[in-house]
Amino acid sequence: MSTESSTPQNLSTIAELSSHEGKTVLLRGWLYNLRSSGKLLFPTFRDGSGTVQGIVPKAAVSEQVFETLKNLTLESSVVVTGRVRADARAPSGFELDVEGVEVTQRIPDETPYPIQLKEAGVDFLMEHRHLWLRTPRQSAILRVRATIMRAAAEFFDTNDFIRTDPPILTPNACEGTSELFEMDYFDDGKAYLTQSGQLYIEATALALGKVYSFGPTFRAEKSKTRRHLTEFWMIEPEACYLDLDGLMSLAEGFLTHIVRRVLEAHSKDLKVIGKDVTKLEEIVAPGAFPRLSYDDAHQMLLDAHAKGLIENAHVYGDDFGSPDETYISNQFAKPVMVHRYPAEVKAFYMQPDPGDPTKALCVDVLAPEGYGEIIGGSQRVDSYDLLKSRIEAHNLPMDAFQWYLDLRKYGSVPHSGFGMGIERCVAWICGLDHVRETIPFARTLNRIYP
RNA sequence: UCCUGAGUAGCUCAAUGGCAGAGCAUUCGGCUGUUAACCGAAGGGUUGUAGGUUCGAGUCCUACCUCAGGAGCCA
Repeated sequence: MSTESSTPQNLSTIAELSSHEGKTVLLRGWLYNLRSSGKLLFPTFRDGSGTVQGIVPKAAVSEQVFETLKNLTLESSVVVTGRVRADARAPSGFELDVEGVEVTQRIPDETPYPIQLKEAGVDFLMEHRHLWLRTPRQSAILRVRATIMRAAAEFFDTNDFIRTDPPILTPNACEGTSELFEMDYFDDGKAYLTQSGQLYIEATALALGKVYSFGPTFRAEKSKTRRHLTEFWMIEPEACYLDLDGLMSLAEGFLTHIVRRVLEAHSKDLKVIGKDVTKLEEIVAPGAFPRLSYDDAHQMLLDAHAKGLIENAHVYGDDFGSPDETYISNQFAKPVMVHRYPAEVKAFYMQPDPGDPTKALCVDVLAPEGYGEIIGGSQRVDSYDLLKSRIEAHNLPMDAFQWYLDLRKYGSVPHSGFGMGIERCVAWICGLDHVRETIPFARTLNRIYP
């Protein structure tokens, strides 16, 4: 094995090959697949940016190069030189006439690469996630994820939100609902991994005006579905003097920006992933996201039940179940914003609707195509007395919330914020069956290896 | 926590209660345009674990383990 400190002049990535047509380039990659036809080899190389097929006629190269490639094992690392040639037979439009090859590491015959190109089961792939990442589809998903994360941060950065990341180790539950991961914290008793940075960014919002946080969050819920991870990334904006309508407009602009950025940069990746791009183009097409009150959504579900389209009749006052959310979102091409849920089924910190105090000024954004809730947000209670009585009513430890109450004691203002789970957003935009493919190493109920 | 389903070769899966099989992968051989190439050959098994029924269990019964999908809860 050798390393090169200087960058060779003709170094290229596979993604950039089209700009080097007719020239000899140097690729650093891995052997992705190898086919042969007697004295003609077809090695396919990958380098993280894409794949390209090499052509190796026995008569055109040295015997050493031909024999090396003929006996090379899959996923061995190689440095290849070759001439870029346009060819209509190639899926990408280009092929590489191989001239030379240097094997960085040859995988021994006795220990072949465990993942084959053919189908494999979920259990096997997740056990080999560290290698599964090398497949074109998984690489494409991670590239789209990176763009979504960049676009999400960029949206708030360019709209004058200050990034203020909250602590990951917290002394108590923020909402008192979800199960938390617990750990010992020296002699101070227990600490918990954060399930949301919301309460903390309310504090930084009152310091800086408009803020956001972006980081990992943890939920020890025993949820075992295609939408749940125990560790996931959340981006949360919080802004002073922002009301519920303003919050919904913010969420709409935010999602539109993300989808636009993905469409700009990833048509090739989306094709590899198998996502129907026209569905995304509808998101950025002119027209507002539909806004649906809880009451209207309830009526929609009753109508659907009457027509036999959903199994269970929705009970007024209850939260929506997963099948309910799927039905609602399927009625629209764009994400739908359901607002003003009954206060009783929502968190203690949500501001009551002045027009109907039994309702909370909150919004859930449901992604299209049945991907469910990707954003949850609300206007926050800004009255000290009301917040205190809510904490009492929810049987939450008053001591732990003293600092949070201080935010209402000293210069309280109306303010709102939401949180978006990055993995659900990636799953929706890429059209994936499960969020486990949206993050390099998914943490789920039954799996913490590798 | 509850409901449902699945565990057989390295991987994906077959096998009416009656000889343990195929494709891919691996190894060897063939092929100058293959696109998860193709053709020929070889090696490869404690059928998740423990018990039970039976002349006979991969198959039926019981318990347990593991994984998956869903419900609830959530982003």
